[in-house]
Amino acid sequence: MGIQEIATVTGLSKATVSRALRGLPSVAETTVDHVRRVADELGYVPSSAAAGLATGRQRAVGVVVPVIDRWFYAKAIGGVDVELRRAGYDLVLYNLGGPGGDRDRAFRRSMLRHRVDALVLLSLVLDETERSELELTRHPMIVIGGPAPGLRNVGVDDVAVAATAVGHLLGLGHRRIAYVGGQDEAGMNVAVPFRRRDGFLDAMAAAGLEVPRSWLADGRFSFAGGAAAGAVLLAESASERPTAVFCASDEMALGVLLAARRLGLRVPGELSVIGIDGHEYGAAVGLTTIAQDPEAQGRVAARAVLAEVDGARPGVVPPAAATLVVRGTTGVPAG
Amino acid sequence: MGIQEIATVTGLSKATVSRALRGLPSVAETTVDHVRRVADELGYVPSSAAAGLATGRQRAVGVVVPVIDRWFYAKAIGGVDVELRRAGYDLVLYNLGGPGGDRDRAFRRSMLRHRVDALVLLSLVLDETERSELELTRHPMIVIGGPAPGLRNVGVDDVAVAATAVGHLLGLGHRRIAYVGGQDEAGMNVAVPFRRRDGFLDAMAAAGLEVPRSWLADGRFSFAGGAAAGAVLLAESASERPTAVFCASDEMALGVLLAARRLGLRVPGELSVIGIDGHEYGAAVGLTTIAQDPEAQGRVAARAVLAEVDGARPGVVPPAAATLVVRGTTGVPAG
DNA sequence: GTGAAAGCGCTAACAA
DNA sequence: TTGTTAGCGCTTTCAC
Repeated sequence: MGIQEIATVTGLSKATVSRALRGLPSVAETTVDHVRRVADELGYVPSSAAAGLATGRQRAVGVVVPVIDRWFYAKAIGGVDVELRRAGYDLVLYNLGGPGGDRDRAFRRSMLRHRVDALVLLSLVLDETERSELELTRHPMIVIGGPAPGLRNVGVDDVAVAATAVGHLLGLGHRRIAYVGGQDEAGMNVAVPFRRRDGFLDAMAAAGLEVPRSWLADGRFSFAGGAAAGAVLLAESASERPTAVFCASDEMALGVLLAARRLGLRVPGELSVIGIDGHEYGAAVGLTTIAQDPEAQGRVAARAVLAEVDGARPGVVPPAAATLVVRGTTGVPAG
Repeated sequence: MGIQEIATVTGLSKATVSRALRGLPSVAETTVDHVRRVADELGYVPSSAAAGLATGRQRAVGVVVPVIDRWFYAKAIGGVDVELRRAGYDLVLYNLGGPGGDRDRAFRRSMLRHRVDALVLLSLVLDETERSELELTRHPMIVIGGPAPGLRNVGVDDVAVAATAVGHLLGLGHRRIAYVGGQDEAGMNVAVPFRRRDGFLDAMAAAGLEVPRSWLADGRFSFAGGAAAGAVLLAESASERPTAVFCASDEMALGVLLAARRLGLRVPGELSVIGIDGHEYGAAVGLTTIAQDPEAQGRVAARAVLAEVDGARPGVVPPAAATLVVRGTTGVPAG
């Protein structure tokens, strides 16, 4: 049940069958029809391995993620997938498995096996060894979310996003603004949290506002972490605590909201909260946020590497969109 | 930069190099060392296509999901991935892309391309055509979550899970219990919601309790859907509304909780809520639930197909664990 | 518009 | 322990 069988049944040569099956020009229409029909009848299933060997193209791209079970990554993978499917490419997933997974082996063993024609890296920072090993394969590469030295990057401008958030809060009259961010031990690009925090600090400084160290809280980029950070941040008396909290992710913002509720704080009366992401849950609870579209970012990244695989020069990728979505959790500070 | 180069450099034959590289026995240790070193120096990268062609084994398994950005699927993929990586297999992801994605093409074009040695299907029901096309490839297959005719299945016993939940509520003294379930249009196995609902109904009937039709609400298996269903369910007066709600997923339970809060209902005083899953968010808000472990299910599924690929007979897979986790959202009904 | 033949990079008998 | 020899199933010149 290879191309050969079809050839013998139709009385054609393997070459012609191959051409017909791939829809190449310069094959008689009748021939194409015939070949297709016979292929169907025989239940022909092409072998990507053979095609890959012959052409050097695997028609597959690798997507490398720190972990999968995170809103951003899952959405981005979905976006990449859409474009790959459209182009007839398969998606092979390389999950680094968080801090626990032994990255090294994953890298060497699989990613370098010529199984894919290109790589999309999600929020990854590679060390020197990893970088050079990957470069070795000469594959087109791009990273989503967070700049990586020497690689093309698609993602929002984190500094600008932070500035937008602060601007919104400032505009409402807030002056006492705290930040919840921190490192995501699950492996998010370390640059992202820093850039958001710096963007926050810069914007505050530009407004002549000082931020006490204790107002730079660590929410570990998770719901539970946000709740914990919020509990600490909001424990003090009304005059001592912030009137607004800017969270570097919606999940943390949701956590802060939970903490506020537990403390009986009215939102947005006594506390305003703004996040980043555009998480579905945020919409449901009315969370104000700077929404980004990881799926779109995934699509853009996929198109970029696909183009490169097809020989295009690695064009410049513009920053991804991020839009302020004002909902119910931000308002004018009380008093 | 293939096996050939290494052969010429070392003065050995391709065969020996191949053996050495794969760590086969009956190769002199010195030879192995030499080959390995030269391979490293040359920056040798094996070609999975060539190996696959020669052996007929791709060292990859496909994972088919309705959508990726769902708690259960993401976790399960992670579990599958762990085992695959351990076995040196790659994971190729087939995302059906929900109701929008054109399933047909996805199926025929990719999954059948001999790119993988086995398939793990997540919560999928296949129609006849799909089934027969897949069978055609003679690949080991298994489905996670929800029974599928003619295929091995790993997952919790949904009927038993529902009975456990109802039992918990009954034990607390509840008699007026509503159910939030419904179809997940994103493509969850249609059987799962039905089995949970039937399990609920059966358990209620066994306790001599009747459930009004309006207390079988549709939460679309999402947070927002749960909130909407909850809003309707809880809108009536205290004597008319249920004292407890059993949700077929934690996400919906979270939504119901939100609805309850918006209506000012005390939990668990005026309303008890129990879910299914063991979602992280549930833990943070203190949601009582029947926890399952999709990652473990993924691991089990992966091991099962891997064993089959290695020639083992398709053994029986026992039902996955599901454990009642009592937290703060369920309690004795007021009054 | 179609065919013949070489070869992609590796593995697997079978010898030696 | 190592080498020789065929392929695996497809694509791709180069002829016809």
